[in-house]
Amino acid sequence: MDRDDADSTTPDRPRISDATLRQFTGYTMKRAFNVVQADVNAVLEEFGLRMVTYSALAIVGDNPGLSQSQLAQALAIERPNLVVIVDELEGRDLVSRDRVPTDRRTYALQLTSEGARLLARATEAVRRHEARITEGLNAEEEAILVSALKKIEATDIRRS
Amino acid sequence: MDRDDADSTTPDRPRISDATLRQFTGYTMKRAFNVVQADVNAVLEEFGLRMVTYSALAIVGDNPGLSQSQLAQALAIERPNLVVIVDELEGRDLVSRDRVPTDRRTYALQLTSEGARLLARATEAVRRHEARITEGLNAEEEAILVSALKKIEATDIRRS
DNA sequence: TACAATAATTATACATCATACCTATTAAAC
DNA sequence: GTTTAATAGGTATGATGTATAATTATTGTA
Repeated sequence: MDRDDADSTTPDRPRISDATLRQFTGYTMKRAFNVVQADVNAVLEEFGLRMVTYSALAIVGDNPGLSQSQLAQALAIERPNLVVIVDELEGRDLVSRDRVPTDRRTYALQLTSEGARLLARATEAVRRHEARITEGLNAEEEAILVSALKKIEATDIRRS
Repeated sequence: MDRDDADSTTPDRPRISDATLRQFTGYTMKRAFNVVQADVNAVLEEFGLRMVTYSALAIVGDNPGLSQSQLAQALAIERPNLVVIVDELEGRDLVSRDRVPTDRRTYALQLTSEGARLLARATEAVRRHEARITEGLNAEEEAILVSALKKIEATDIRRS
């Protein structure tokens, strides 16, 4: 994946073609998303966060008091795997597990004040990352990009 | 009769909001790509292929005689991990490792006739999958989608 | 000839992700 | 009211994906 400026020192390196795959929008989506993912992970690393943990903070922030099951569904990850994520966030005092009086099985998740502060800072950094990533797009292109992606997302057959 | 759909049987299930994340195009990319990936994997499973193994076949088909290192780079995976993939494809007689007389370190990869046949059939199936996924988009939307994704891909900072 | 670099490989460690199973609590059935 | 089913959270575990270090064979270079 390194571009070839075919400088004189390098031996002949015939460009590898991905023509067959490039006919597929899905392939281009994957290539583009790989770039986004690498960049956003680098950004979040400065806050000690990964994509999942940042997303978890954002969802909890938008839905204070939600249960772990609801959070798992929103993040599209399995319940057992969510436990360790919440463990981590709780251990760092970013999220609190509060008992619910009406149903003592469930926890109500909430951001701590430190969690809210970290989320705000990280969100600002992600916004700058987004601006970098989409700097080549004008407003109309980005609007169509987003709406097209949403239409693709809506073709999902699964979903209980 | 009553307000909205809140039908009497279901307990109150307040919709979970992902408003904070939805401000990011990258998040919508991930959600859309998850749908694409699930669908294409289901399609490829019928051929005993995964996304990597299908992509490997396609790249080898487009670049007969390329080396494993070149293939690894094209697929953006590490060399050691590619070995087992080629092992698998070679074991199924879809790809051949041919020795190169001018450089006895490298293998020249090629599709076998069976590999070419399977690639052609799988590609047809993936094409049908793509049609399903993008059926809600008109030609202009899809063109802008692809060009926007390519611009995002081109913002990649890495690449030696 | 000695030394560095490359291609393929092996071994390994780690993160991710899914499944099966368990406890407690609640809701439903009888 | 007791039994039964369903749900929330959790533990343990296995499969898979992915990255790194080190090894062998070969090639290129000082």
